[in-house]
Amino acid sequence: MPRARLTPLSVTEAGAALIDEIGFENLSMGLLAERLGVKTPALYKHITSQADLVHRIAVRAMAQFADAIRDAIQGRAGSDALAAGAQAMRTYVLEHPGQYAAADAASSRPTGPDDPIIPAVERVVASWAAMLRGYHLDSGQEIHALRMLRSALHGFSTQEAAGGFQIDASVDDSFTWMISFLDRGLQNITAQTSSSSSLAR
Amino acid sequence: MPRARLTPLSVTEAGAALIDEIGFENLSMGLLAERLGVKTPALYKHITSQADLVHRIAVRAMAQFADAIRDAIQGRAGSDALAAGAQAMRTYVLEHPGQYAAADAASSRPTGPDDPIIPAVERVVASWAAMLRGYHLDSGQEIHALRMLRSALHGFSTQEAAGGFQIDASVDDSFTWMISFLDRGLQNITAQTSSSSSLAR
DNA sequence: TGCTGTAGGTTAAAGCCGTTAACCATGAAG
DNA sequence: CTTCATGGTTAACGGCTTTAACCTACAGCA
Repeated sequence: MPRARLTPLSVTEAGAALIDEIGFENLSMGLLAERLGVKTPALYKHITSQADLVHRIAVRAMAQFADAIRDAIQGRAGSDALAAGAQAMRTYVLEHPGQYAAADAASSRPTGPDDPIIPAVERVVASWAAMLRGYHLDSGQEIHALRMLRSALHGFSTQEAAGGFQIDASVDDSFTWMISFLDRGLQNITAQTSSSSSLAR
Repeated sequence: MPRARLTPLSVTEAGAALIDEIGFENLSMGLLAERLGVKTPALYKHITSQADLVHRIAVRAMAQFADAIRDAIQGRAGSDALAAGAQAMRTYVLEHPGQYAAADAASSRPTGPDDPIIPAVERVVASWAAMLRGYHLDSGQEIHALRMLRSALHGFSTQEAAGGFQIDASVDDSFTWMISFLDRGLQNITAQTSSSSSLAR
């Protein structure tokens, strides 16, 4: 009987593919084992537990998510960077709902100070921060704008992925409308601040 | 041995309290039974399954959530209504994270066309729509604004409840900043539309 | 080439779920 | 006082994660 030649990585990758297909909460060791042509206990030669598996999926997902956003923002600035980054996030969540759910859950409860998800999350935040720098907000408002952006994009993407937008109006239109709304607002902050500071001189 | 005098309602209420304490995904029949001073199978005399229990919790939660938002918006208009409604939502999610998660999950997948969660969701949407009417958006933009609002508030509240805002900047400040950002943006849309329409005359 | 040790599979089994069946006690109605 | 349905109980089943015990493929070395 030939061997399956599994590795921690191949198990994680298969798990990632599976979790997107069947949903975060439906992932089971039995299904994954079956998918890999192996009996359930074989998985424990490569991962220590289901929690470990989900965490590995989450770390890998957050890293790829960070890459996607960095790549989208790369070479763009201002409104273009916002639109591209936002669209990249939305696309990632829609294409990888299970992985995103895993990454999201893991990111708020790291396993420790050396959890590899932490640098991955920081890369995401750094990309958003770099994008926001194009709007020249003053330092006190940066954090607020960042949190608003994450909230709006996370909220929109997850609700869309969950089928939460049921009225028959184009979800694409709503998304681009939201992005341009946020863009206009961010530009106005800049305008107000710079005009009021020039008045103060 | 005296009886526990359970009812579907009392079981649902105890489940609602428990789900907020231990989290949506950690709810178990055994824990709930223990909390009620009863053996697990006794619960099945009042509810048909765990899925049924969660659904009852979700329906009740969505109804209370709808009440909270209606009451907050009641008697206010424009920016005041937005701020009050948004704060009511945030408070509800923070105080009832498990119930909100249940309600959110159930709302996107109703059990059928007569699922009682549907009117409850509609009441929430109606409240937001009534609030937005104060900004006099034209009908095409209403849906987009509504979706944006739900996204931003849902995203912010759930991330805060999950402990997702870890940088030490006041989350309260970020929330009020976001609300006033949204308020300003909504007012500007009105201003632009009415000025351009008056120009068109 | 043949031997051997270990990595990577297997089967068996324990423990915790949700759920159902069979049974029994409470306490309200006649 | 008797009855009997309601609302509890214990027992048991199947599915899940996980561990233990076992076995076999196959890489490295004589």
